[in-house]
Amino acid sequence: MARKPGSRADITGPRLREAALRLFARHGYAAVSMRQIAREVGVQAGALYQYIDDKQSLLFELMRSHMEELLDAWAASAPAPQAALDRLEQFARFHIRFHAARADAVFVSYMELRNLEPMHFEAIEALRRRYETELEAILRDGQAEGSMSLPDTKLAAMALIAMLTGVNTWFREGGRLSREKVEDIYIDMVRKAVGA
Amino acid sequence: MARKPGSRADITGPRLREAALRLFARHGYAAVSMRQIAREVGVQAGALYQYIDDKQSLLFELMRSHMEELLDAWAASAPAPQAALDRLEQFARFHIRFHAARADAVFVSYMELRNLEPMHFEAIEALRRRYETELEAILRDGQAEGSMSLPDTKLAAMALIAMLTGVNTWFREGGRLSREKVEDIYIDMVRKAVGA
DNA sequence: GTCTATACCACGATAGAC
DNA sequence: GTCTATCGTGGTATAGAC
Repeated sequence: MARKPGSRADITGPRLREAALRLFARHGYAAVSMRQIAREVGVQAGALYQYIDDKQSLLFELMRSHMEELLDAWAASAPAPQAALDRLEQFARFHIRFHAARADAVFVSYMELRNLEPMHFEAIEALRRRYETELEAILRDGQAEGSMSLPDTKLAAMALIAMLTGVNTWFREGGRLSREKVEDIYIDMVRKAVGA
Repeated sequence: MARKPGSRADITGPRLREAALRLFARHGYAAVSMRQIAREVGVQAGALYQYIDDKQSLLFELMRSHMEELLDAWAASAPAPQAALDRLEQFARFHIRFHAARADAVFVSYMELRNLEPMHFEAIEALRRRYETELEAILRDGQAEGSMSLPDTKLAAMALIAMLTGVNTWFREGGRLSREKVEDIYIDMVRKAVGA
């Protein structure tokens, strides 16, 4: 198992991103060194700078692509026009499912906000707000339809997202409950919480 | 404004803890250096080691004391035996209030879990579970009384705590809504979510 | 494209003077 | 109790050979 010289740009790039995401999630951005990442990838630290400008840009790119995948995925599963309560259920299922499948990216995108430079922070925040607005629109429609009863749609949107995202702190595939069952339980609480 | 030599053990200790908590919350444990903390306290880095064994113990002590204050404060506001729904409301108000008043400690105690050594991590986790169990007991009683209708009390406890703790990510004293108003809105959603 | 080697700096922690 | 000085380590990032 000697070292492997030569060109492998096509695989080193993705591997760098995967390793960085996993290590950042596990130990935190500030606690992970470029040398550690390089070791996981199987190259020397210096070689990483062929793929990134610096450590900060690496973090930002990981978070930005996560948020954009989230928005794209939600847009792709976009509900046909239908009752707000059905759209709410769709949103909740989508949220739990998408987030459960990317625990590392979710964790990093939430925990490392404070390690972003101001401009990068603003860019990520804008994407996060766009997602929040998607849920808020559903709640506002439900309110208008009369199918929901909410004291404050903005707070409700934040409260529900916090609740749904919380699943990630404890859910593990293969535990006491299947993901579908967890979804069912949360949807029951979500529907009740909005006064359905 | 020259430097101030001499003995000030009584104030340096608390100041160290305050500065560390604020800096850890703002930048993260791994990103904050002992020198930075010392600068805030107004002493040299070496002087800090009169008060702590090492950086890791400092983090652990901050988290441990936060969790114990949380449990003590809840025990002190312990409800007289009463209807589960009233106890739930009391818990929710207590939770929002206590957490809003200590945003830094809450943030650190949640975000820096991964930077604890295994034994320290286990100790903090045990305290966190004790708190969770307090809410779970209320929900179980509500279920038994018939005043609540929950598919899974354990999940419900985690979901509600995630929702309530989420207030901290956006709530700022002096914003659009007073803390009391926020409490009212959340309690409305909490009561509905448990099927009251 | 990746390597080795290294510049340069900051880290946590300690020793010993005051 | 705090200071200055320092040890040993490891950080990010770059230079230049292959």
